[in-house]
Amino acid sequence: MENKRNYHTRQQEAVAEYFRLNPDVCATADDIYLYFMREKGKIGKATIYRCLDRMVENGEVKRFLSDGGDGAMYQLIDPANGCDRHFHLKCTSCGRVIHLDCGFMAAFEKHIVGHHGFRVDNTRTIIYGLCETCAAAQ
Amino acid sequence: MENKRNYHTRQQEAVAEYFRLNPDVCATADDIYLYFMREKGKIGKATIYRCLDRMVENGEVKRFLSDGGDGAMYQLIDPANGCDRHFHLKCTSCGRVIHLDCGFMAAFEKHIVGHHGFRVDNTRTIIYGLCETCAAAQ
DNA sequence: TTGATTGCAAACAATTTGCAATACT
DNA sequence: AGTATTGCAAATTGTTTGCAATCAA
Repeated sequence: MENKRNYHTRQQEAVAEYFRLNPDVCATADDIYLYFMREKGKIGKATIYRCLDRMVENGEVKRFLSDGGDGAMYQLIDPANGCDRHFHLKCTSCGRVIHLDCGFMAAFEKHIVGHHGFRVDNTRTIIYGLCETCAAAQ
Repeated sequence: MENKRNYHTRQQEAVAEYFRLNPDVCATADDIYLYFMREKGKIGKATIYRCLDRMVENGEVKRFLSDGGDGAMYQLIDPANGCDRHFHLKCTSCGRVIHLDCGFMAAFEKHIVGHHGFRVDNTRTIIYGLCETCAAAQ
């Protein structure tokens, strides 16, 4: 079924590169646009959006919406790093993302599915709060 | 300080009423707009947004961004119901929200702050996944 | 009367879309 | 050659803002 060939382009490669270089960062389409303009030359914004759509569809990148309302954020789903399995904590103050790979989480998910019949999707879920540093700074 | 009087209007009352009638629903500004038009007559959209802003500011309502990108969602923070304390699970298929008031969650938060130094903010956090019904239907 | 709130229309910002030009294989 | 991808500009969509009219106190 669905057999659409996949052409390899300069633009796509650059977007992939951006994520490779910034595996922990939540980037906006604009961040990537600016990266391209700075390092690689000109690009159309629509192209960025289309690349990102493709990557989200392929499960390479996760798309979510920031609290701020400044638009969507994209982040690499690094399977080598277990990003498809673990939770992400995001600090609402400094924006840092913590990858939560921890046995307790498995218990957490098991509890939720067992007691509440709810199957957590951790590729979509982001837990907001304050990281240690920012909490201390307050 | 800050002593801005608060006038009571037909429009504000209707928005509050909407939330009172739908304490569990995540509504868009447009949902509320349509509710008003249907039940109460005409209203400007800007007014809806301004009412909602006010309520968010007062901590009566929570604002968050849906996955779909269809815009912001608003939901009553019902203190009588502990919505300021417990987690919310949202089904990505049917949109239903489950209020998770459960001892395990306290343990969860304690674990995260203890082992990962992260202070969870459950007024902002929404856990996505599939509810029992939708999971069964697949 | 005083100041907050409304409604409209215009302004905005992020994203999407149509389509002809271009690049990949 | 044949088709996916790009770039531009125009169109959409959700939200915000300026301002005069209106309404609550």
